[in-house]
Amino acid sequence: MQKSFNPAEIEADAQSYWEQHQSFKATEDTEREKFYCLSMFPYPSGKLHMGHVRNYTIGDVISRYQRMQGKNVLQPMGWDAFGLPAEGAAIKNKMPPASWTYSNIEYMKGQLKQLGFGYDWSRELATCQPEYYKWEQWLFTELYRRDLVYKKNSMVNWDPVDQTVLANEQVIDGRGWRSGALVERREIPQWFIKITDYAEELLSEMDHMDGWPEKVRTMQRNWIGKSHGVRFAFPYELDGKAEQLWVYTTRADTIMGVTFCAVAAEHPLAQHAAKDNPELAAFIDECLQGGVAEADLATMEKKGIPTGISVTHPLTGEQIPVWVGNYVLWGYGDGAVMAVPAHDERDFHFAKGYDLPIIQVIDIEGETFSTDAWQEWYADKERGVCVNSDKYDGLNYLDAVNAIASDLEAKELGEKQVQYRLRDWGVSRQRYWGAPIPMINCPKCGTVPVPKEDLPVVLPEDVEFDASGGSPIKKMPEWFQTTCPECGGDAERETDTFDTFMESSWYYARYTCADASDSMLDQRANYWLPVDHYIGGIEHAILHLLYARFYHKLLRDVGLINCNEPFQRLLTQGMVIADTYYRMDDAGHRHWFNPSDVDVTYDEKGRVTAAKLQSDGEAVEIGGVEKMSKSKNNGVDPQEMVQRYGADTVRLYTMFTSPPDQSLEWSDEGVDGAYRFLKRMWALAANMHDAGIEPKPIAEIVSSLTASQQDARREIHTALKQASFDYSRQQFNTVVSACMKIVNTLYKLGASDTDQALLREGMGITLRLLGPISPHTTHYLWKKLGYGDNILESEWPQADESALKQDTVQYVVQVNGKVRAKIQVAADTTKDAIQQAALADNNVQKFIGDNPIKKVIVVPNKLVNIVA
RNA sequence: GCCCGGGUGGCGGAAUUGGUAGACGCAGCGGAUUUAAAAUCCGCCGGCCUAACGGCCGUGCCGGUUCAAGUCCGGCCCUGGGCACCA
Repeated sequence: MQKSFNPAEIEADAQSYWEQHQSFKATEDTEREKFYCLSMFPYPSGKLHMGHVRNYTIGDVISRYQRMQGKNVLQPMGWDAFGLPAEGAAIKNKMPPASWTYSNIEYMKGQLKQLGFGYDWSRELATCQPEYYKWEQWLFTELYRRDLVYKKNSMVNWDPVDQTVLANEQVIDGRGWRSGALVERREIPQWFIKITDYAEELLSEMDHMDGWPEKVRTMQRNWIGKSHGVRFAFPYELDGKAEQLWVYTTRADTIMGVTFCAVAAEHPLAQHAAKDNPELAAFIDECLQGGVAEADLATMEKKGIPTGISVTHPLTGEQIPVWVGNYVLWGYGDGAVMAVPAHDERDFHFAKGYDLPIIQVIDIEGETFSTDAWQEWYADKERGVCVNSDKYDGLNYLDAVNAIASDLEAKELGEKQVQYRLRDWGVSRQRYWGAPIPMINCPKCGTVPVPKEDLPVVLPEDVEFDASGGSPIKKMPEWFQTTCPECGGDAERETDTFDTFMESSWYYARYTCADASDSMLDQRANYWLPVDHYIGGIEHAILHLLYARFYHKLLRDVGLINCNEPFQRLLTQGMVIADTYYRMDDAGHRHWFNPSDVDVTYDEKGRVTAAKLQSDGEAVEIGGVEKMSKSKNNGVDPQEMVQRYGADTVRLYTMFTSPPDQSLEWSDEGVDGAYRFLKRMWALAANMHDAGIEPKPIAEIVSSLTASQQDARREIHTALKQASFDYSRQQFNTVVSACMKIVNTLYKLGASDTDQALLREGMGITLRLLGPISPHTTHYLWKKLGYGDNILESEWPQADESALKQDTVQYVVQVNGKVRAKIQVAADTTKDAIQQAALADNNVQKFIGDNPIKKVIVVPNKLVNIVA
């Protein structure tokens, strides 16, 4: 057998073996326990990045592990092929988004194959294929019939120069990325799906979703944001007509402290007041500048202006001035709020800024209220009681809310209401590269959904982009002019396309029956679903995962599937990060250098002393560790790594360096270390092979092991036990370290028959433990060393409990919680005898001194703590 | 601004979930092999004090609970992710 480890050769061999034997083709088999393992599919951006490699390695490790546990595993792969970057590339490269996308897919598919991922490629799909998006178009029309879809006005970022809608990502510091013009908020009609109808189920179901990380569940709960409050009205008169200003509050107990109301710039009341108030009109215009992203809105300086209109407090009858505030969001609730500056931090600062009255209506015993500065306790609803509130004085939060709500209800000016922060899902995009929304606007019949037999509405792929970035189909009458399915008259198609989350919300289900041509899903979906294990980036914790859960319930309610949730278990992987290096130019701009072009030197303690650019030998600045990105030029190309070290090393490194849910710091030296381990294992195997010894089975020699051989075997089985446990909890870094420990132990064995038998046992264990992680090398060695034909079909190793037993046990002896001695006692020693032995130790006695012994704690097989 | 994470040696991380802090690896140092280098193998490797035995300190900071805290509780600091049109 070859002495040197040659990954390129054995990896190609293993891959063609899997291909020939169709090792990963999954077939429905009700006799076997199924396991559906899914990694989030990639956007075909051009080539794989390390984040993909990490994600897909985790998924492949889980798939192969489950398969070796005997499960019927499905692991598919596909392409999230619609999206904004393809349009940018189209303008830049003067090629249609479709051809750019398809060529990226082809290249990236080759990369995935080189990495040895065990996918069932027969189920591959790309979301830009009409056979795929046809079904979500159909579902949308179905939802329209079920009254789960509606159209309403909604805000977008408008670039006044390019005359186009911008994504939040395309708004940089309030300006359009291409034109540099100040962005405006503009309302346009858009399609929505009623996810809020499912808010309660989406929320309550999460209580049972034990397979999801608690942090993701918490994030989703907060996103849905269920709150109990009171919706009520301030009556007022406008032009002699009785009107009502409606607001929602979770703090009805503070209603007696309202000193003003604030409405959003878009609110009808504000619009009305601005008619003969140029200052207000100017302010409203100002409010409409800037993007729609919530982070921008929430960090803006809080500004306002009075409308000159007053409303009547529904309980006190007082006149309350109404302001327009830039911090009040139109589209949340009623776009208006009651302001209680004494007990709401935002209102407090606003009132201080504009010299509005602040009236304390909540008090906590022992605290002193003052209007000088905001104090956290002002908002404490748990401990506070009402003051300055007439008949409500002395009531606690709950009693006050109940009393106030029923008083408002009696006046027919309000009632208790449950509200959600969650908003309906806006699915319209004014872009080209997406699935057309299957709706037709007929001047006679209004909105008419495209009938099933006319689906799909195919997006034309051969198009040209102009520099403004506007959608080509909006300028293609030959495409959008059509006839009305109902009256047959002239009509126009909807030219907006779907949000790409529409495609990524159901692909997991389509994989189960990717070739179904008569329906969206067929019975196979009920065999494979739910996905047993879903793996993807933490950045998808809310939006994608919530939309997919919602979609799943829609699919269930139209009768296509019969389970409630799509993803049984979820693993959110951390980011891949790397060092950054830069030089500052005279203008103060940073120029970033790729880590592979920089040499780093260390002092004798191993600390970094300097970094120099290889090309000129001059120093560069060290910029810290950041997420791999183009802008910081700190990306490492997986392709290059696979060529240099082989896929197994790259996979091993990514699994070993961090636990899957934490960020992974790239280090070239660390990759060397992973490579070194595989070479070390290879060398050991080559020696075993060439020695040609056929040792006796371990069972025959286990009774004749020497003490040191017993120690070696215990180390091997302890590591095996730990690794099996770590597989079950998906901590793969310690699985790898267990393999390293075993190999280190095996290196210390000699040439005797018994040592060789141990070696054979240990190598067999290591190969199977490492099999899911570095599949090519282990596939080769398993066969070459004669363990079997196909490691994927082998039996998972079990730790031998008898090997773990020890004759003597080490106890740590503490005096007052500090370690003072270590004693060795026979395994069957009684508690009393252990205590005696601990007290007999000289150093222990020294620290007890003359103090009386108050207490002795003995933790079996661990420690003795003497309290003196 | 709001929501959710994370801070352990020079570095990545481990500590079987309250019981010996630093497994495994990287970097570094020393040795073997070599004419030499690479590769490989072996050893050392938190800080301070000590000739040694050993001692003191140490898991972002301050405080608490406990026989015992990296782990639990309260407060603070730093740092990463998400915020609905990036995917």
